[in-house]
Amino acid sequence: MSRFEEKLSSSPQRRPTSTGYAILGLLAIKPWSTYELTKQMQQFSDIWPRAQSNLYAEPKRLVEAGLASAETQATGKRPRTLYTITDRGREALEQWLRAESGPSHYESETLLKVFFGNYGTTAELLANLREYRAEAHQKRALWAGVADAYSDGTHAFPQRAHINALIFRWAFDNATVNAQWADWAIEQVEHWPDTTSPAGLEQVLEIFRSR
Amino acid sequence: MSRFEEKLSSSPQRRPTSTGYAILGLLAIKPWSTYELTKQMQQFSDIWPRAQSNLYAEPKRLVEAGLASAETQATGKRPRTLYTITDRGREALEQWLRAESGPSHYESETLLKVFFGNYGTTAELLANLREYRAEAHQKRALWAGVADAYSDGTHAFPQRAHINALIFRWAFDNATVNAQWADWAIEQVEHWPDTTSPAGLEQVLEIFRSR
DNA sequence: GGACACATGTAACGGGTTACATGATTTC
DNA sequence: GAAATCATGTAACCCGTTACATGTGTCC
Repeated sequence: MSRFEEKLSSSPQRRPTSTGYAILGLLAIKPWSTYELTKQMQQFSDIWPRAQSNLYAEPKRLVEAGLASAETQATGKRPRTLYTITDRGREALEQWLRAESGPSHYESETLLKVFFGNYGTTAELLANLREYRAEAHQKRALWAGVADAYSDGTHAFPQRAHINALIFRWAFDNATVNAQWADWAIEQVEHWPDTTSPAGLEQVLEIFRSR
Repeated sequence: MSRFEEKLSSSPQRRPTSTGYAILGLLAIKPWSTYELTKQMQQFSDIWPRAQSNLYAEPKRLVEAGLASAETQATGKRPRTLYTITDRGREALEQWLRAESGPSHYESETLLKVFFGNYGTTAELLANLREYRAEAHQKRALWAGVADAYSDGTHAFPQRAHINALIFRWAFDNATVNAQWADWAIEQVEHWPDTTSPAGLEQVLEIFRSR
């Protein structure tokens, strides 16, 4: 394709991002409005978190790529856009499942502060560890709610129970170890005289050995 | 400050990002060249991962904010920049440790594919779970190496042993549960007739109940 | 002296963020 | 009928990414 044609073409035909495929996956369940999509994305915000506003741009790209179609409706004088997956969209989704994945990422400003905790007081370090523990407990509670919904049959997607059970197990176990780790770390730091030296070198080496 | 002065001022005086503070934390240990900084960032890439190229822009912003100073040196005809933390930089770092943190984030394209695994075959789902397991094992091996370095006294930062032990414990435990989870999930899926239905509803509910 | 890894950067682009805006619906 | 909440979107900005470029030691 010549440079000239490239300029004229309205679709640069870029492959969707993982966020695009995430939305495509939701559309494979049923058609949604953008607002509903933002709600549904929260279902798996622990493994693919995205800001709400980004989810208005992404479906438009899917439509441009022919993987979804948009239908403009109206509630009063307010317009809304309902998105539906196309056949090509389903194909693309299935192909994506077979493709190589990018690496997983974790990032935590709180843990970063723990890593540089030696530049502050033990009180500050403990505060950060407690914050981390609180975060973990919140996640646990959230997923316990999901488990309850499935247990008493009130979850919106019973046909996805087996899949969601896998993800639930992952999220809940992770939150649990993080909470336990924070408890352990707090216990450790409480025995430190200050942040630049441990209670004892031997104990530290023991940590590295036990695994 | 008036709009006029803002325009004239060369420094829009934006607060550093967390990445900026991460670099500031490294500079608190000792001065580094940018290339060395990119190497050191790998130390905590599990809790704050950033691409190498971004780490060339960030120190410049620190200098502009007066938190670090830059010294241009030369190796042959190649220039290199050595960064040093300033007193104001140390203050900023300590203040950051006391400040509120943003939420932690995890994202995994592989787990996202597991979440939408019902749109593919069990073979594909298993492949993704194995990929996830492999990632976890790799992390475990990597951190085991760090632990070994501390055990035999060859680690570059012995004075940070107690802090690094905390982070090690976190990373290693997380990698371990993720590997165990993947084993468990593979075992589960191997008993499924297909990806749209589990081996038995009762077993699925049991997963949600056990916690 | 060619190959190859190490060291040091720049350019361009876009996905994702925060912030803002405002129409509908429910609550009391 | 005021307030709060739900629903639907736009605008602007920038951090982080991928891709590229090139100098410098080292190995054989």
